[in-house]
Amino acid sequence: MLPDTIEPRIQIDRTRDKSHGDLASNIALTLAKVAKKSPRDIATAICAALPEADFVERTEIAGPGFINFFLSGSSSQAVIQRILEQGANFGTSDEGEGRKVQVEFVSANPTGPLHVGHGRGAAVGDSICRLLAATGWDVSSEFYYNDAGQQINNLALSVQARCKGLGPDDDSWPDDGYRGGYIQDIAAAYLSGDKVDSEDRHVLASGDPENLDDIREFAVAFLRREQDLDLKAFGVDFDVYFLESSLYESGQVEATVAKLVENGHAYEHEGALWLRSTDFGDDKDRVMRKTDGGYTYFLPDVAYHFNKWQRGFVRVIDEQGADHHSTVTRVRAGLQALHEGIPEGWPEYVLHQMVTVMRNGEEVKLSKRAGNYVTLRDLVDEVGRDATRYFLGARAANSQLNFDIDLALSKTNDNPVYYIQYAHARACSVMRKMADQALHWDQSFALAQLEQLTQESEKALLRRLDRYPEIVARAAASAEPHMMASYLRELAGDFHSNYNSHKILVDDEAVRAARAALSQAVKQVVANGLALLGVSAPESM
RNA sequence: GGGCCCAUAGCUCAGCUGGAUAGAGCACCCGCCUUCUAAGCGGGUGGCCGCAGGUUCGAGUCCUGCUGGGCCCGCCA
Repeated sequence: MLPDTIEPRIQIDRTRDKSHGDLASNIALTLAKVAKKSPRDIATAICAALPEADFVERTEIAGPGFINFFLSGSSSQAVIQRILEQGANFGTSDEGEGRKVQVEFVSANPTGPLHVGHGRGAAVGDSICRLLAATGWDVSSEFYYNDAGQQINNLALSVQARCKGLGPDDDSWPDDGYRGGYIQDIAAAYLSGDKVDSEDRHVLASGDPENLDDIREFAVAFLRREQDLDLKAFGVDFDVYFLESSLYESGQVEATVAKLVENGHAYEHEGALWLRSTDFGDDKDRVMRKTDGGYTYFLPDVAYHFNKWQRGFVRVIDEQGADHHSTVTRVRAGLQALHEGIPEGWPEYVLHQMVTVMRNGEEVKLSKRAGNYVTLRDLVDEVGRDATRYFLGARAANSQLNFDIDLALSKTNDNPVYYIQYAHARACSVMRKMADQALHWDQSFALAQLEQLTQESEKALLRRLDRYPEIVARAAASAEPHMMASYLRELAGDFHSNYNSHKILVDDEAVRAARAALSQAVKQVVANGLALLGVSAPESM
């Protein structure tokens, strides 16, 4: 029937519509042209030649020539046993084979409180870490910041001005000073000799308004602590805090320049040192060393990423705001110019677009503490950690995000966070009720009753549960945690729907056990999925 | 002017790597609590998937060109 020279690529996919069975193959359609037969004839021949299998109940030819496979009841019910046995590990895999991956995110400089954009980066970046860990990667999370540049100097000058009683509207206020109310807080703490502990530094204020170095050190520690507190309240922490200044102290910046010059990719022009980044796909060459002898930010960026490479990360993901997208080509070009065998697409970037915060249909722009932007703390304080994490993590990163405060605060089914958490709480509630009524619960007995799950809404739930490991794998591979949020919304929908149509605690012991087992499986998967998003799974609401 | 991202129901968004009649929530209309939490469920109204070409047996999905919106284009980070 077919020329024996061809080697067809056999493709079997999940179906989108349950009337098409569980799995479907388009093989007959792809072979139709070369076989010079109609797709339906080919499909018929293939079906006739298929061996019998326990897990396939029947096959069907449909539409233009799809072969649909209907799996047997027992094979689809088996997922419950896998879930209950594997528990919190259900859905994990060893895809990463223990390889080292680094995820860098937030990386805010210590010049002010974290804003909503940092929150989005934190939600997305942290979920990526959790997804990678769940798929067998050896994950290291990292926060990179500059504690020594001109911005930090401006910060110190601003705090000093506040120490001397000046305000942002005074004539002698520093030109590029920070005007937010938090500067006043730092000044007050500094003057009263406070001690500050952050994740990566500890400083006691001298209280001397004339000592700019002391002020600088204190202000950085103070703001680092603020950021740590905000991130902690958000459920996010880091394995490594990396200082830009360390790249200078260790000579890595100098070494990087020397390497680029040695490799012939640098040239002097008008008193500055340039990298010929156009050799590596950039649209123009970039200055590395300014005429004043200082380096542009881009050079430490290259040195920093080379440092990551030397630390042995086969995969690095940088999560940043999309306003930094121009660094992507630049950093990769610099790394290529080092001739160190770094792959062209290394590191990977996940760039998130802007966040707009909405209240009563209007954009919110101001914060009392920070001045001209909405802080992460404002949001977490108002709508809570779970809702904030969910909303900031539930959208594809490369789409702009509307954060609707009214929706996040809503405690109805409008709000997907509560909707999903409620599914978990309901499942817990059923088990509590079971105990209250002194009904017998025996997991192994229940697992032997699964053939009782014959309702359409139960089968839909089984199909949904079966997909979970695949969702974890794909979300991790593409670094797109929002896929998990969508999945959980759908799973919760299937659960609530089934819950309303079929009572779990019925008199029939076998049916009751089977339904309770299904409910327990849903509870487990909801908990696992929410954990990957950094959202809690409450036992009651 | 150049680069990156986006465009799907009135609104907010999914769409599983090219498959079969395009999905969900909100909003609007109609129903469901003496029964495991109504923070829930069922039904209905509502779409030239921005526009125009192209590739393919097949395109919301891939390619090209437009249009509209966001971000970025410094010897700032």
